[in-house]
Order: sequence, then C-alpha cells, then structure tokens
Amino acid sequence: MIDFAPHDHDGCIASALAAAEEGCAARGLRLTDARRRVLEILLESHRALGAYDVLDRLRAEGRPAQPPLVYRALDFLVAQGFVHRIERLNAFVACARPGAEHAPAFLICRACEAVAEMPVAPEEGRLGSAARATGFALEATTLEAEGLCPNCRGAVA
Amino acid sequence: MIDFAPHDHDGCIASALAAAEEGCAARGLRLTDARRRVLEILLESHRALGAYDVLDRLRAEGRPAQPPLVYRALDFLVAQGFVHRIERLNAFVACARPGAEHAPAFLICRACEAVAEMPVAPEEGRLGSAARATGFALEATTLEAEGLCPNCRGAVA
DNA sequence: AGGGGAAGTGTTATACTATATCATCCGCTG
DNA sequence: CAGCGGATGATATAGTATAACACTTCCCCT
Repeated sequence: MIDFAPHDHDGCIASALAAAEEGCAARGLRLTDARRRVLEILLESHRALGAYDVLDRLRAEGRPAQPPLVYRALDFLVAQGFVHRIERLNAFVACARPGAEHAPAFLICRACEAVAEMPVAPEEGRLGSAARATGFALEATTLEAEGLCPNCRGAVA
Repeated sequence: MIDFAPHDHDGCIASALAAAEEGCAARGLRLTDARRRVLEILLESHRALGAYDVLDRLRAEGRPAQPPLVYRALDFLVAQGFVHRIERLNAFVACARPGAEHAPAFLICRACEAVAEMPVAPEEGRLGSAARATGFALEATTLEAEGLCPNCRGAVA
C-alpha cells in the first residue's frame, strides 16, 4: 500500500503482477511458478509477511515447499524490485509501485502492522549528504519508521 | 565511530563508559556488571557485533553466560541509547555520541564491515515529511545505508 | 533431434538470532 | 530484618536463514 487509505485491492494485485511479468520479460528473466505464487501471496495478504508465513500459505495450498524455495523466490523478487524487505520486521512486502525506479521508505504501524511505502529520493536525503560528506559510496539504503498510522492513532486515543 | 577516519580509541572508550555511568546515575538506573561488560566489549571491538559474538567473548573471559543475559544487557543499553541496533546486520554497535540526543543514521561498509554513525535529524528529513503528509505518528526510525567506505573504495579500485 | 550449459528446484541438514518461563539472588527501603 | 522489585541464572524452545548437493528443466546451438 502506498499510504493508509483504502484502495482498489484487486486492481493493484493485477497491475503488480502484470508489471512483474513485463519486468522479467524485459530483462530476460523467468517469473517461474514458484516466484509468481510467492508474489501473489504477498500481494493478496497485502501486508508484511515473514518467510515462514509465506511458506505456511504455500503448504496450505498443497505445495510441499521447504524454506529454501521461499527464500530463493523472495531473493529474486527483492533483487528485481517487486518485493521489499522490511528489516525491522524480518518480513517482506509486495512493492506498491512496481516498475518505478525508487528506493522506498516505509512507515510501519505498531498497532495494526500495516506498512506504507513512501517514495523518497535517498541520494538527495540525509543519508545521501552524509555519504557524500565522508566519501562513502552509497549502494543500498534502508529507511524505516515505526509508529502509529492515522487510523490506529484515532482508535487508541 | 563517527566517520571512517582514525581516532583516539582508548579515549573514546573511556568517555563512552563515563557517559553511560552518568546517564544511569542521572536516571536512577543501574549499570550492573553484566551491562557494563557488554558495553565494554562493544566499545573495545569497535565494530558491529552480533549478540552471539558478544556471548562468545564473555565466555572467553570465563563467564558462563547464556543468551538471555546478553540480550537483556543489549536491550537495556539500546533503550538507554548507549548502544544502537543495526537492523541490516542483526548486530549491535556502541554509540559514538553517548549522551547527545540523537536518532542516528548508519553507513555500513560491505567490504570491511565498519559502521559509521552519522548525526541526522529524522523529524526534518524525508521520513518526517512523509509521516506528516499521511498523519503518521513517528516513534522510532531506522536509517541505514550499505556501500563502500572511503578506504575500501580506494582499495578495490 | 540431440548435446550441453545455465538456471531453477528438491531435499536434508544445520547455523544463526531471539525469547518464554520459572527459579533464585541481590539491593534497597521501610 | 522483612519484603518488594529489579536483575540474573538456567533450561528449553521459537523464529529466521543458509549450506550443500542432487536432480530437473529450459534454452540455445548445431
């Protein structure tokens, strides 16, 4: 999800899958059955899932999967930008803007566990200026925040 | 370390320990032997260590420690701001600016594994503006970047 | 069509990270 | 010195991730 507002969920699943298909085709890569199913599970659940949550769902569908299958699929999907890893949760979430070049930031609600993906430009942010100041060559960034989303903020109060 | 340059290491250990002592005293908390030793180990090693690395060092000193001891000490030190957790590494590093109010960012060298702590003001950065834009109440932030530090950058080239 | 290499998957085992639980100890306060 | 709360000891287990090797499938090339 991009922010904490409701949206057309079926539509976002379909377009994300289509974007993944296209991205793979364009790069000569294969969106195999296992990879596609893992991506679908993340899209359908629409939240951050641990690798073993994904594994459980695969097994619930009758697929006798093992951890390496899931981690390989996730590694692939993350490398291609179709899925993001949330470090604070040791979890994975489907990308909300597949196809777009981006290094996202995440807002994680500690009450409802929703994760919103925000577009940012890390090169131009604080990490970028810190890196330039010391001569550090930036290759990958993690920007995550935990707190209360607008919905839970009201509910708690 | 604050950046990737050499510095007075003995001095930084002593001042960090002193700051921790003072901080605990000021807040009516106890810097117990276990907590102090864990902090010293992180300061001496001067890099990010996993909880089990710390555990190994405690045991190497003849202390028959178990994982919960280390995690409890680390939780305390992190809560007090004397140690920071590096999410990308599942590791811990002694704070380079103890006492100062700060929400740090980290630059992690993938070659030499050095971790530099950079001062930033997250409320004013991209995460802060993203949070304000959606009504998200920011409580804790993680800003980490991986890449090549100035030293390794030269060595590889 | 068939050879052959690269990429992907199956399978087993294991390494690494973290916490639950309950008993015991220690230090302070009244 | 009794009692309380925080800290530690100890055992067990939960949760996350990868190593290693065998096998298959896809695809390209001839």
